[in-house]
Amino acid sequence: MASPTPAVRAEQLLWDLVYAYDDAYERAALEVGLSAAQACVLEHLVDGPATMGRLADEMLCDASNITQLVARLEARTWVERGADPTDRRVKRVALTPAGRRARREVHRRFRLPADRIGRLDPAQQEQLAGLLALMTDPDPERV
Amino acid sequence: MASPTPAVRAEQLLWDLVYAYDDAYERAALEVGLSAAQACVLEHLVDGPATMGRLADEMLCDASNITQLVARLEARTWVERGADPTDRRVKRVALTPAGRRARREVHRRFRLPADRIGRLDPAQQEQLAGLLALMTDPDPERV
DNA sequence: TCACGATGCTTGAGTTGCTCAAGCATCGTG
DNA sequence: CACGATGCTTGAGCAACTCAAGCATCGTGA
Repeated sequence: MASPTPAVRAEQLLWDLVYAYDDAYERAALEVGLSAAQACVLEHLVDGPATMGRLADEMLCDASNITQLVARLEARTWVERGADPTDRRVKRVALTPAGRRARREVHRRFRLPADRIGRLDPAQQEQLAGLLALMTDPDPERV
Repeated sequence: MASPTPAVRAEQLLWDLVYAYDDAYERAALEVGLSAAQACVLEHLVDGPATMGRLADEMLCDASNITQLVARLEARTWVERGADPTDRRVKRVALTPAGRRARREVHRRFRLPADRIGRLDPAQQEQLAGLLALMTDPDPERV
């Protein structure tokens, strides 16, 4: 077989990596008693409380989905729903200490990225970060 | 704030990329009328038929899940379930022409990897493929 | 000021993806 | 040829999701 171009090889390798990444994340969450989606919510709250709407935007899903996700998280005391002082329609969702611990624990068990990146030497890590920055940076869509 | 190490930056960028990747794949599939899981099944059949059990292994899920997934795909004539000539317990699942077209169409719409990799020049693509190869290559687990 | 559209969230109904436990048919082997 | 192992399906049940409707609150223009 002809050897594929670097671009095609990179595409295949990226697919494999994403596959492994998703699986590892789900496993890590599961070990802590969370679903991947729930862990993802905790992740989005780590830098401070957020409104339901903001979570829905960030997680690219319907607001009603967040309602249920947060309800389940709240039932397990990983998250608290509070009122917004300036707008009574808005709910502010915040991590509880237990939620913070759970999220930390998911991170601790989610070894895959650190492991994989750790296989590279510092110069290669620098290279990778540079390449990913070029790739991740979204094209300017606005005028 | 102190600037994070390359490893930490790479980890963050990788997270973002995986997030975008998953979302883009699901969207691409949805546009063709498939769920991500269904598209994934078609993907696994592209190099030829597979048994239900093999699909379950590759997709890291229970066999009964594959039963239902394949049933839905079959109902829409994207795959066919045939008998194995040498073992009557085994079902061989194969893409139909329509299934092959659908899978192709998902790929056509799933622009993200090619787009992102396409932002790199050939030398960078080569670099990326090399780094990903180092990362993806699983540690030898067998003796 | 107050009616009314917009905004933020929830509820209810319905689908899919998934798991586990059980069950059925077939296979291979002692 | 009996019996455990293998391959798949069925049924029950949950989580994650979407859409449509509904409720409360907000902000604004007449």
